[in-house]
Amino acid sequence: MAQSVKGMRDLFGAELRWFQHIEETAHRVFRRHGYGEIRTPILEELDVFKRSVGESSDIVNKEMYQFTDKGGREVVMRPENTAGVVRAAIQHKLLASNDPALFYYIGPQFRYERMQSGRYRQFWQIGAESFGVATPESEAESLLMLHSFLTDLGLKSLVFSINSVGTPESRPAFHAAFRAFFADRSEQFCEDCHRRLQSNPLRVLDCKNENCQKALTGHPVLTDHLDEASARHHARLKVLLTELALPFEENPRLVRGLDYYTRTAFEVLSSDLGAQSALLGGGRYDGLIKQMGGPEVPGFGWAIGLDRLAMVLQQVQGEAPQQAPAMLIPLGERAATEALKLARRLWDAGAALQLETRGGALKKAMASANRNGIQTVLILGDGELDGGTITVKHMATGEQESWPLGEVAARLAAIRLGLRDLPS
RNA sequence: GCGGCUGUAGCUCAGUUGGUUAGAGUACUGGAUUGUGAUUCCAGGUGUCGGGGGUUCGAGUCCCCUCAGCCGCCCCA
Repeated sequence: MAQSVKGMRDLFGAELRWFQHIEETAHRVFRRHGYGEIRTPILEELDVFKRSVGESSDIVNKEMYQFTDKGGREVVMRPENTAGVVRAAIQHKLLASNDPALFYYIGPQFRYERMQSGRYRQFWQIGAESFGVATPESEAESLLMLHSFLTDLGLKSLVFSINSVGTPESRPAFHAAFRAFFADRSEQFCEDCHRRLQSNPLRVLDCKNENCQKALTGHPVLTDHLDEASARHHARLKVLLTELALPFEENPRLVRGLDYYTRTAFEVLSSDLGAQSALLGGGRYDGLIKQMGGPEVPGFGWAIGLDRLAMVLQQVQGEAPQQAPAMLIPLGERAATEALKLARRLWDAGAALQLETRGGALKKAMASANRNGIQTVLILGDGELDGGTITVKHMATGEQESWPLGEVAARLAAIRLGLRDLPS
């Protein structure tokens, strides 16, 4: 039997309903903040990621689906979406004016890596990018939008974990201080950290090894080595988050995996997740756009993994919210004809309705309705047709009533709004 | 890429030191009730035991390979 490729999966049923609910919430919240959706291609030239994500990162080195197409182009299935959005913004001159350019995206990403629960080789991300504004205020705005998004989805006790990783100019000072600190107690650090010290010193800070975390006690702090402007920026952001009552904590060991971050880096923690597991991350990337051949324009953004988010929501909240349809069951050929006509009127009126077209015994149709969680069943037989009514059964209580055919649409709508006790 | 664990019915799982004809619950199908669902009663498929090879008189069980999933590492969402 053929099966899906390793790390790739089919989405359907209860899990897909969570995806849809999350996506609908994202569209609603982001649009009201003035962000416009952007959809970029899955395939990009290799260079797009080499110049953005960074050649030193594992993503570029060993996790990309990369191949040569029939025209001899070196192409990559995008491992993340920020680089593609930046490329598109530059290509279409969307950064030409002085106005900020605000984008969000929803789409599949690809990384060839080892699987684990909630981690797939094709995974989905939702992200938002803000180009052209360097202020802490723009960061506060983006975080506020993110907070609305997660709160609307019902996530509890959100905390922003923030840090500043400085600028390419200020970072060497920190690196020097950190290397000196590391050298004093190098034997206490794990093998990986010794390697990291060479390739990406910041990553030593968030090593998961307990001994390393102990050895880091009293380490030089990034925010102590910031240039003056970055320090003011960081302080201002904290003031804004406090004013907005967005819960945050400073985490001097928070760093991000991708090379392009500057100044603000953050993650979001939720009590709905395990202890230290971050729900999403992001930050500022002021040099990226120029580095990719665009104008010197600052940027700020974040991305969240849909697969993991849907998994958390399903665990915490169970079934995704959805409008349960009613079911219309006709009995006999004459009723079957009339049921199609009635269903058409109800659909046109906006009702969520499932029509039983199999024509079997009522008993079977009722069992089917029950299996599928139908709350309201409409039964249409010869008796009802002759009387100009329809029989309505409420599955939860078992109670049954008779509605005039002309009022079905209005009464179904009333049920959906929770107005059960209409005058009859 | 490295280390460990798992794979039996649609689902959750039993299956003894290798033993003959593969099990339970649930779900599903038909009937008791031809215009009334979840409960009850009766009757029934439940299956290439993940796939391939090997050892053996005999393999769901032991060995090798492979595929898939899970857990850790690397990394990250």
